[in-house]
Amino acid sequence: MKKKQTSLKDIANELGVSATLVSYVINNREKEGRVGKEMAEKIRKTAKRLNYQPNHFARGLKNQKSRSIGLIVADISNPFFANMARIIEDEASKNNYTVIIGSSDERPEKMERVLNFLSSRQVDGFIIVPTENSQDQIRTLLADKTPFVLVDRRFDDISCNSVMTDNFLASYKAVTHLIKKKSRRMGIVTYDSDLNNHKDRLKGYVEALKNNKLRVDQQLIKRIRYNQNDNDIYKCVKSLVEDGKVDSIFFTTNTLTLKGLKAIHDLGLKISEDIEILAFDNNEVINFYNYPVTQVIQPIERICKESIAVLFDLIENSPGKISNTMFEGKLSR
Amino acid sequence: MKKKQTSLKDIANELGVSATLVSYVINNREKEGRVGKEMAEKIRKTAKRLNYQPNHFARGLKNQKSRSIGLIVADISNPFFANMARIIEDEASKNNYTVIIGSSDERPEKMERVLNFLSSRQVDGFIIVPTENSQDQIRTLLADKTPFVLVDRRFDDISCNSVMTDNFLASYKAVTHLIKKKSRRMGIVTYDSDLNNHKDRLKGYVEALKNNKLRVDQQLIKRIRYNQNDNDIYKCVKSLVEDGKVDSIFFTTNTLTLKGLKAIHDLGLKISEDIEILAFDNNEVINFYNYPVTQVIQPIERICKESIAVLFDLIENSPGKISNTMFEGKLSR
DNA sequence: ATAAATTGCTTAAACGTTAAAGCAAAATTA
DNA sequence: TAATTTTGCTTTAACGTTTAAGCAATTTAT
Repeated sequence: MKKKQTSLKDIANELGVSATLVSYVINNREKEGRVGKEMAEKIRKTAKRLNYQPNHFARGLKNQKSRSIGLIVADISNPFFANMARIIEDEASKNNYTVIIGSSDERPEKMERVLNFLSSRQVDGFIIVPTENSQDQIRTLLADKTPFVLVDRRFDDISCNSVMTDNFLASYKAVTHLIKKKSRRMGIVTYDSDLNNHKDRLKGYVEALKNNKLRVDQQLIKRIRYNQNDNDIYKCVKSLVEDGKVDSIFFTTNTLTLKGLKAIHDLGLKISEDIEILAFDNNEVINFYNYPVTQVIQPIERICKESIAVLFDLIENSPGKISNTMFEGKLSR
Repeated sequence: MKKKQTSLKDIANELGVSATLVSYVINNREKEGRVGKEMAEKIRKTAKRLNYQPNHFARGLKNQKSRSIGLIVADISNPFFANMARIIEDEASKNNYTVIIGSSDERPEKMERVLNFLSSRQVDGFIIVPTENSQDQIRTLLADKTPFVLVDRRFDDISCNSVMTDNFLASYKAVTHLIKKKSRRMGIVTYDSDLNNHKDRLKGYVEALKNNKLRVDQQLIKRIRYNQNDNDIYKCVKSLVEDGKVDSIFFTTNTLTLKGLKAIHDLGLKISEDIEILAFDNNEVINFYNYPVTQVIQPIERICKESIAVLFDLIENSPGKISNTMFEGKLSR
């Protein structure tokens, strides 16, 4: 049998006082409780001696607050999200909050399941990387007045708190940079998705070309479905290089980059000599070979810290103000 | 204001019955509660209509069970552990358990902090990847009769539940395999650590050499400290290749492999032609280039599922039996 | 026909915490 | 000196759930 932890009452009995008094001291509210100085001291000592730990359930029940938040990402085993999780967890822990993570697998039904599961655990709020087509779930949260913040992605037609990279700007700047360098004909490989982060990256590409008086050739815009097979990407790259005669390719996500680089390698092309590569996000393979790839680095830490700050503010002060924060991405070279 | 969720009492009032009755039905214990068939039906309907969700705090307070477990890993942003987390989370969720993750950063004090933090959240038990020198923390858990399972690593001098790969056997088999293939002189790069998984991998190497009548040359055993700089590994590899004249190198962890491959690449060596590589665990770089590397693949899924099964058994039945499970690793080629 | 068992429900208490209300005794004010 | 305020505490109730105990009314057994 696991031994029972000490309760307020245990301390109270030990000192022959009421539990209320102990409660005030434990919560550092002795002023409010008008607890005598000596008594406060005694209580503190006894609490330490008996190794008192507040009972989280009793507190939660009484206060209707769990001091825990739900984090919903696409897949926690994906390094990008694992990184986010780490930062958010550390930040939460500093504020004595606990994080419970769930993976949506980019499927709205799964996201809903996870939301419900975490709600049933009485989390105080959510940080959510929303999946495509999860507008309904988000609207439900809004209707229920559940505190939450979207990260990494948002929906143009839903007004709610969000924090992310300015994908349009990052993309625009990166593409412009490459054009300035030398690229005259750039292809892009992106996801066939309604998610605004993907759309903005594409928009940035298109605008940058236009503003630099380059023709936007629909042939050079390759859209890949999620869960495509790797061969699709190989075909895209091959077609861009051979038929499209591009001198550079922009891969708009980490996964696309990884598979794209593989295709380029398999096609026997030399990066920088034969072709320039622009990549959203960093990955291990780029680092490993010091590939001369221009990367857009997202400020993950800032994003996570800001989103958690917004969420805590929502939970603790519940102001009606909606904030949509966008941070600038950085170019790696 | 977030709207209040419906309680047992709400349902009870709606039907003009007592909360007790509703409780029995909600928990599918109508037999025990001797609830009439029709009433049970009515209650179920009303519960559904009002979208009743049990209050987790009240339950926890009453039952002294949170249906949540703590998972302590070295670093959740490390893909190996992120993978584990994903599997454990899915498995836990199936059983209506919640997982709270903490990173120890391979430091015993940090591990203790995380343990305390999670304990204060009333988790029912732990799955722990223990850091080096955390024996005291583990002994405290034992003394407190806290349910827990160690994964990936254990301490030879502490008797407690554990689940991991049979590191000795996996290492022994892999090294033997390479010897059988052609390797006559194998170097090993491992961590300078007391953790039994590392020690066992080294033991496996030594035993395999001995049993194949090869000399164990201390010069060929390179021990790296945690948080070494990458240059150390480069030096080790270089020394093995140039002074040691090895024809193969065994990297005993994922990280070592990654840095080792880089060194080999930088030294201009061709894997398989100039040197054979044996690696514990898989990594993205190996996959990317289809490097002809012999890998020991750990059965992560089995390990995670077993550890969670053992933990649940401990929590729900608390049998005195201690189990130390080891699964066989697989060779990739 | 009567005692015993079963059915269908209720009441009360408890889990550990917090918050409001209350109550003497001591200190301050007029 | 008497009225008022402050100090240092206690009591009570509540959060939502579960469990033991209890109590009629009905059914079954003898």
